[in-house]
Amino acid sequence: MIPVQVREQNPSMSKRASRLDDAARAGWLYYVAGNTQDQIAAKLGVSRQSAQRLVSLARSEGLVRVQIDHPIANCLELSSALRDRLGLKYVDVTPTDPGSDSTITGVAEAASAEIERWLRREEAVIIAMGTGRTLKAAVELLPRMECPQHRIVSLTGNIAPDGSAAYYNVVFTMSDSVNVRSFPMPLPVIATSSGEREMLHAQAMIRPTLELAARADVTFVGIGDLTEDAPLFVDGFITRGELAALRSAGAVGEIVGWSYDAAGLFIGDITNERVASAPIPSRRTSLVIAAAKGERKFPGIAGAIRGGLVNGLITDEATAGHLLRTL
Amino acid sequence: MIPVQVREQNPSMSKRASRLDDAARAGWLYYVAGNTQDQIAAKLGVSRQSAQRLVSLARSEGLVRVQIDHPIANCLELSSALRDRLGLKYVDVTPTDPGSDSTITGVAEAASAEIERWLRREEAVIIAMGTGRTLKAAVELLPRMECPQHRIVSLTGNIAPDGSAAYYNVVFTMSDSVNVRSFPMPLPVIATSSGEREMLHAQAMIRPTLELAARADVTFVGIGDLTEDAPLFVDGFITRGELAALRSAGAVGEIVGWSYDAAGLFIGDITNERVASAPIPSRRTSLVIAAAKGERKFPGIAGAIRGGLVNGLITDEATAGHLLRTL
DNA sequence: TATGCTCTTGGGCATTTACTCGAATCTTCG
DNA sequence: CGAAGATTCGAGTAAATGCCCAAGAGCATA
Repeated sequence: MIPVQVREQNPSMSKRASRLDDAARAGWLYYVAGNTQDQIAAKLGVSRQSAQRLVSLARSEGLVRVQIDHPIANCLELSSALRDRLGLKYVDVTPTDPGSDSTITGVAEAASAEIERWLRREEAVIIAMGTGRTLKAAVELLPRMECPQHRIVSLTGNIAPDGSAAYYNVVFTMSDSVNVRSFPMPLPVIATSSGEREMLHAQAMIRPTLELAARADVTFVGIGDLTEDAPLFVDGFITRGELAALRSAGAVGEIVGWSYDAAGLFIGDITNERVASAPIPSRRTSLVIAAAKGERKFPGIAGAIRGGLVNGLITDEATAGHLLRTL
Repeated sequence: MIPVQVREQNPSMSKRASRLDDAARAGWLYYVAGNTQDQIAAKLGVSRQSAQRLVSLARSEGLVRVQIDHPIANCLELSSALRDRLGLKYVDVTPTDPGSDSTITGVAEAASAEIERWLRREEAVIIAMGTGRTLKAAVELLPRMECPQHRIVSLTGNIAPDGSAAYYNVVFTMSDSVNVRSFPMPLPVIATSSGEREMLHAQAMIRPTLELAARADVTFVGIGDLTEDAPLFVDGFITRGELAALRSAGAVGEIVGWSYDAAGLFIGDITNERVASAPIPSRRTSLVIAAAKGERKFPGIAGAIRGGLVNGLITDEATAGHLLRTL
């Protein structure tokens, strides 16, 4: 037996990093080499419980990446049906986890994988990012990577109504793990008036970012529902009254703040005039991929597709089946 | 709770495929969605034991791909030291699993990942493949993928001494999962005489393959030891007497059949004259990556590096440490 | 149709893993 | 230097997983 490797504490190495290091090692021994946690404990010279904690930490920190390498037949059928029937350019359908009510599991992983594929490209591309919980989760799943050749541009402002950083703006999250040139939008998400919106957009620092967004090669957006718990309302971007007004005007969903009805037409005169986001990049020149699933979002997803607001979709089996039945 | 999805048996779907399908689904629910096997059993409508079998099948069939997304510090240090001190162009060091005597765990995964990276390239490349247990395992870990733009060429013949297909020739294994143009070598691995070797290589069908090999962009080879249990001998390519003669002539390792000594110089006059393999592609024009680890192979790996037979290396921590101490 | 063979199924049980809780240790700040 | 607070540790235990075995189903052949 090879002697246990002594892992000296390099003083320059922060404790946290060294712990993650051990976690990575434990995770490797567990998931790749197939050791039991007892064996890992012996090899790393810690207690079994500590080994368990390291393995668990490796998972929760996202050090362990698992993907299933098999075209699950039903998902494939659904995605090609969606592609053909609805004229979408890109569709990915992940298995549904029946009984789990998570609105992101699966879709986040698939979106992350697709973002990663774009980032891995050697030729420079412009990637525009929307906002929302799903995208946030997807971006957090990205591995550490170097891709200085690309540019990431945010479609939405990053200032919440209370002046803090908008939590679900994903460009900064992305910078945590991916080294890429990023172009956030130092704006509020929703301006106080359409006049203010115009003024903000006219700023010298904002113009180039807006122009960059318009030239995006690929765009990832989430779709927000406009039910009672609409994220726009929950996060404080619109008032309860505005939500009610939008709903009675027929709004069924929103993309980067823009609300639209079941036909995918934008709702006038309530909040859309004040949304400070960049326009959704042209579906003729950009692949605009929506990542969304779940019953609450059915109308929003369907509307976005009907109106041609997006030309790509990442969703789950159940949602895909619903879309095929209703569209 | 969403009702359990009924998975009807499409008659056109083979039983085996449908089973793998379920395995993939179970694997997804387990590893990605984080279900317990009990929950999976309920959701798929099978017993818990069956669910366990499906999950286990998903792993053993290689449907589940796990990778650790963390630069383990020690491995990184070792690999950059190897790169700098030994002038190698590509080095990857994986964690050692102390106590496990597997000669491939870790290295196979890393080699597989690097092969995959080359296959994912959009521009067409020529990949030359050597032979051996490590490479075989690496190729078996490759996911299903489509890359008709590339060409894979075997450096070694695919006919064993008894006339059967040489088991550790990897080009056919690769075709199982990767759709790529492949160029095997319909030759014995070792000819009966140097004259026969010349005759075989002069064949019209062989020449283009040899020329293709010489133009490889990247080459993956294993390194065989020449201990008592040398793979060349165990697999019946050379006799016990020849092995003994090679050893007394100072041979410490072999690459695609060519034996060399501790300085990396080929051994003359014993078996090398009859090896029907293509030459190792030029290290000036091709990245020649050896995938090997383990105490038995220490001399062979060191010799190959000393002699410049390879300019890339995939190995483990323990071997990397040894190389740094002895070279 | 009967027979023998193989493959699959589910129960039981040993092993392995996850979680809880009190004790110990380390940090931080006065 | 010392105490409060936070974190980590290990023991114990509940839960989950992996494996073996006998029984049953499916299948080919006589």
